[in-house]
Amino acid sequence: MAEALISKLQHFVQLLPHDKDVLNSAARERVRKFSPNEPIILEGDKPTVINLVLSGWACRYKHLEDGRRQIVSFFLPGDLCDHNVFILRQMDHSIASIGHVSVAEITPKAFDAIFENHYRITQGLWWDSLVAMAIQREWTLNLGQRNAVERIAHLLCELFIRLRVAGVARDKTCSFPIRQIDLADATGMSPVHVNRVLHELRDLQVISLVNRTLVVHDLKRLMEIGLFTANYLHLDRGAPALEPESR
Amino acid sequence: MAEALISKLQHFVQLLPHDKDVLNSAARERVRKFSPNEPIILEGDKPTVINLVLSGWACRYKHLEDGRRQIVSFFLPGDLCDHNVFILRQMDHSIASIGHVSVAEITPKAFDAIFENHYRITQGLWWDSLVAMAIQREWTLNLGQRNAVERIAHLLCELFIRLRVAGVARDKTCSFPIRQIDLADATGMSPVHVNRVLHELRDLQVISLVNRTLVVHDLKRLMEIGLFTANYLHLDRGAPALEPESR
DNA sequence: CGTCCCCTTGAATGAAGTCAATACGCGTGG
DNA sequence: CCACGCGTATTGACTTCATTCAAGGGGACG
Repeated sequence: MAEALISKLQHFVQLLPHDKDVLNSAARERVRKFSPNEPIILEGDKPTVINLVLSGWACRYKHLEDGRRQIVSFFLPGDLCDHNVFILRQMDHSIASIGHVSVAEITPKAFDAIFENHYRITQGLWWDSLVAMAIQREWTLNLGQRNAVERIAHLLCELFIRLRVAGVARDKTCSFPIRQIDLADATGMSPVHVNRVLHELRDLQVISLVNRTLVVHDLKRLMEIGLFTANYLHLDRGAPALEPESR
Repeated sequence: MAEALISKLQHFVQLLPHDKDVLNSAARERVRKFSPNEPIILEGDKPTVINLVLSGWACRYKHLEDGRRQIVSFFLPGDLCDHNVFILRQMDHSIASIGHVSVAEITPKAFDAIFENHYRITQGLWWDSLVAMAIQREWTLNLGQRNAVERIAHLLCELFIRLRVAGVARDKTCSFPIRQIDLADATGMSPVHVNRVLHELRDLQVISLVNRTLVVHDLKRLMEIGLFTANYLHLDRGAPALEPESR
């Protein structure tokens, strides 16, 4: 059930079998499945549960009155919404599925129980939320300072490494369910220009992206192009996710 | 001491006199003063204390290898760094003073004591950290979708309202210690273009900005120009900060 | 009172957006 | 099994918003 979350947390804390059971059973309680492009929660709604992505991708986004849309973050397998959102009266952004997604709804009460009784998980969740904030800051940097090629390259690096951390990328390959329009909305570029930049990266033999599958042929080069450094992901324990896998 | 923080928190929770005493004495423990443009903490440092801005402004920023700089957030009076940063081995960004700033250093231990014993403050601090994340998302939207004029207008709205919430803006006027270069680094624009946009807003009689002092002549208009809605600041209880003050 | 930033303004350049037309691919239904 | 149709990807030509370069003026602070 919660393998991706467990895989991710283990980059920071060592979980015992019992901890994993706790997470798995919390994730089994209430599971919802979504088709591509369905709303999961909308701006203005009252938040009541914490969503955990079990498989597939989702995104947070905000709209401007005139229709412009910005994706402000991606939810990959193992990603959680803020575990204390329900303090707020209403959502200031929306969340929608990208491909097919399955999401576990975790109640505030279940979370409280974890915080009370499971120290290692709690530590892991704190770490996770700090990393989420660091990612949001890095996106600010990305949009503010990097040019189009750098921006796309950086985003691809980040997503690829996060997928590895979640244990859902094999070797140089990962599932990549988002369309170019989504990349455009996430990087603040026009879809046309996203297309051109992707071709540029393909021509350089750094990546290939066909059939909803991303292959990173040369991660080192991609990181250079995107001026990517992984420090903000805080993968401190030896950071296995950063080295090209041995097999 | 901690008036600004108290003023801010009271927009979400009702604090009792005792709560205020607790915050004031925590803020009195260790106070550091900085001159303009001094580093408060640098990327790579090990975080050990939580900084609370008592007066003046500071900013978080990140550098790219080639020197480009992005300000990812501003710290106004009453703003706190993440109260659990010290989980992380090292900072992924730097913080520096803008004008003259005084900062209280609060120890993790002092924070733990507050979380243990002071429910209302704890609620307020949770709310504050959720708002900080919402602001970071809004900046992502700002950089990704808004054009130059909208971007500057939006940022000015946000800062002005946050200053009111902190109780340090009077009527239409506030101290505004940042230079145009900082605005440029925060909005991802060139300093030259920031200058032009500011003039545009001055010519429209919406703001004036002289002598490190910002006057917002027409907040409503500025909000329209910046496509600004304050929902992400989650000022739910009547939101006095949003109405032009009666006096 | 002098010096150093910072602000200001104009002109030339450039990166990315817009517009528009065509091609592809996938799922549906005949 | 193949034809149709919609949404997505692709490509080229033109436009625009913002950057860069450059030079001059002003204000704050020691």
